[in-house]
Amino acid sequence: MLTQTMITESPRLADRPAPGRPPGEGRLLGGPIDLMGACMSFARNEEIYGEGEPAEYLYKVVSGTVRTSKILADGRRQIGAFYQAGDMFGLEMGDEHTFSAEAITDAEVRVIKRNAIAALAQRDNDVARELWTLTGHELQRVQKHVLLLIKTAQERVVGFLLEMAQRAHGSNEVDLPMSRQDIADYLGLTIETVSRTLTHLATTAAIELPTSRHVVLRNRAALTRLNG
Amino acid sequence: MLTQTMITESPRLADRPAPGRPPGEGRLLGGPIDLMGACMSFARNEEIYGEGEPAEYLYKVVSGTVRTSKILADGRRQIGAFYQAGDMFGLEMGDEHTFSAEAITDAEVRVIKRNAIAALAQRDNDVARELWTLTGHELQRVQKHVLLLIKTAQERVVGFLLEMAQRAHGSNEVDLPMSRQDIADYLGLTIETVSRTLTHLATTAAIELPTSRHVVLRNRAALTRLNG
DNA sequence: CGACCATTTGATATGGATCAAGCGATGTGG
DNA sequence: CCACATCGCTTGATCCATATCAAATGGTCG
Repeated sequence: MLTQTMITESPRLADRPAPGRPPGEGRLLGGPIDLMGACMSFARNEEIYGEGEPAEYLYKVVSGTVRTSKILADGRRQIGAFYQAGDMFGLEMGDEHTFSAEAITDAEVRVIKRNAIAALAQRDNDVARELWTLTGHELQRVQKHVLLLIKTAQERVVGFLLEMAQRAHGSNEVDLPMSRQDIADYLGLTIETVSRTLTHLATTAAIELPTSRHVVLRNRAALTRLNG
Repeated sequence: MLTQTMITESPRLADRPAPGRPPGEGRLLGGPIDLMGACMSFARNEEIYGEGEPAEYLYKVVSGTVRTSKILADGRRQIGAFYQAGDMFGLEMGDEHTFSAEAITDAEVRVIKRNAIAALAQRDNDVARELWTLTGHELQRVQKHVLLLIKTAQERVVGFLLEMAQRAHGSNEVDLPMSRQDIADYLGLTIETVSRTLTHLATTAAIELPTSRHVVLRNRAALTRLNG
């Protein structure tokens, strides 16, 4: 129960050239919060914020994929979630980030000052409601994550694939922007187990693996069954 | 990865004599929501609401302990949380309960109509904020739960004990109102593993087990270390 | 082409599940 | 009030899923 990722890199940031004005604006319908903030770019593997840093901003993915993660005392890493275009992340109840966030691919992220939102929510019920809804969705997501973590390795991997497919508007063609290590740390498994399980699913024709980062779901019925 | 609790009993309820007026009122300081609702009593093992039922109420534990749980397709049970005096539960984003709730011990629960709160929150920012805060705390709780579930059996059990101790205002004397099966289903372990781990902790003098439902934390330092 | 990194594959070890008793409390009926 | 059934918990023996250790393969970038 050790090893997993022992951290590789993570370019320091936070102090960076001031963010410019919103380029890719208005993506994904949403409330007033969608109209706020500036857009920033992050390179693959760049840290967006670190665990324990003051949570000054709220973030929305414009393009690319972001992961949140936490390094445990003994070096194990747990991934909290993967965020893709349209997803918001970084909202905290306290004033510190309890996870860190890194760009998995090159990514554009809209960055919104927390106290700006707080001020707005004070006066505007819709904004307040939007924040609550966001928190509620996160809660549901994490609850599903708990249900994944009590299952067998195969069920976890299948659950993950179905989750990714669902996000890709239900398509059977799923792109995996994250590494096997990321998947493993999300599912509480080792990289080897993830790899073997995928290979096995391919062998049994439930999925196809044209490349290691691209999955085709071939037999939904079988996958749904394997999902437990 | 099967067995675990196959459900035992669960007296139907919902349709019950109309709840009376609040007897034990005003426990635990809180916002406006604390002043609302009627008090109901539930017997040990009685169901408070079922998975999939319309979420018409919000609940607050006055006395006793409540668990929320979910039965998976194959019969496995996952416990979402244990709630004790002062804790609120049953708040849902959708309009159905995603878990069921049962009284672990005889319990008194304050029951507040959801649409009453919703109406209030519409006008009163403090109420709205209180709902958001509640959701946020649940989120933090579930996130901690995820971190528990990726650990070893011993770490999970120790983490659970420390969590229970913390709730008992940090005392070293911890009462466990729930069965070994409940603990196992909360931690994603079997009853045997929970039992063995507790025995082992007692053997190594980290804890004492005067009775199976009462634990004394003897060596916090050791426990904290074992917590990972 | 060669170095590096991600992924796969293979061999072995092990933590926790499973199967199976045993034991101590609690409660019930005789 | 005691005998017995029941229930929750513990303990023991064995098995198996997944981790661990190790190496080969393949893809990418200089």
